[in-house]
Amino acid sequence: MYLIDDVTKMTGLTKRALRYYEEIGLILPPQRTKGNARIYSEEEVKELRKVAEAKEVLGFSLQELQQFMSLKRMIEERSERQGLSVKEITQIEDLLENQIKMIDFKVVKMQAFKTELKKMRESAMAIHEKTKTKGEMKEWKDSIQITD
Amino acid sequence: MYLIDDVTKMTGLTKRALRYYEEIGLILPPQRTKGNARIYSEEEVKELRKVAEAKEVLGFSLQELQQFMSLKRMIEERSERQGLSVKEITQIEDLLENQIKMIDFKVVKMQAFKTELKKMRESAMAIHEKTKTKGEMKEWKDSIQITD
DNA sequence: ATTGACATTAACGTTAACGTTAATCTATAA
DNA sequence: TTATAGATTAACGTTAACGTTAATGTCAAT
Repeated sequence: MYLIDDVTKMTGLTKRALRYYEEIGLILPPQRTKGNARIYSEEEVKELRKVAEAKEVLGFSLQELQQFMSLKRMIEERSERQGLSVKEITQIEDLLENQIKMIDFKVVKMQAFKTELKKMRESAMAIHEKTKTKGEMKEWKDSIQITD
Repeated sequence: MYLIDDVTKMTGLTKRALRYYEEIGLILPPQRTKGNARIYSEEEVKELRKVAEAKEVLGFSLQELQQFMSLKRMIEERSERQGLSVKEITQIEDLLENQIKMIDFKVVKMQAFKTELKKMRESAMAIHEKTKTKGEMKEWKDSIQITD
């Protein structure tokens, strides 16, 4: 069990962000101490780490993540309650299917972008080569310290 | 040569966005007609498409993209002007190297996320199977139309 | 010469995702 | 018990990336 300050260190999220995520319903309200302080479980910290990663790395908005979370909870809370209709489950499957394809698409685009970057690097290296012989004077000038 | 309305259709960006990108220096100001209307070249449209893609798909901020663009222009405007020092070129190479690694990192994270999604889909499908036999009544109820 | 369909700039408005500050409460160590 | 170091809520502030509106200009066709 962790207090909010521990969780900031474990997730990289700020206190404000943690409270905000709770406020908008992205995460479920955690337990409280006698003195009304939030205590997060290991589970909740794990979930928060995933949320943070999906936001930073995958560039998902909190709205998009909310959809995933509620969807995840729907699946988790099933079993006993059996509160899901066939129609709902089919919708869930479709949504997941689409998201998986979107990720594949993004990955392809990323690879393309990487190729672009590599090309730019080649260009830069080519200039580097040309400058190495031709520009020794410049290289020398670069090494001078000028104190303003 | 295209007018701004054409470019919106070709890039998916709005007119406001195009003017905004110009305003903040993300793209170079295009030519104008006699009547002061912007005219974009094929080249500029291509660049804008890449910008739009990098933003949407890779989730780059306009600030980050500005760095790339100025960097790209530095490399492009080289050749004759030779205005780059060895130190600058080395910096460029390092920056590109880092960005390439960052993309690799993101791709790995995306694959992991995809795996998560697949697991969720499996869970959903499992429920689907169980419900198919058990929940015919529910399936039937789902198909009823209730007009409020 | 006027209409309509395009364009322009300038400026205020909006939304998301927090940051920051203020006022207050609580637990514990001295 | 008083101080210190944590927590809390409430509310206003901020930044990015545009949206929206208003006032105006231009050109081609009627």
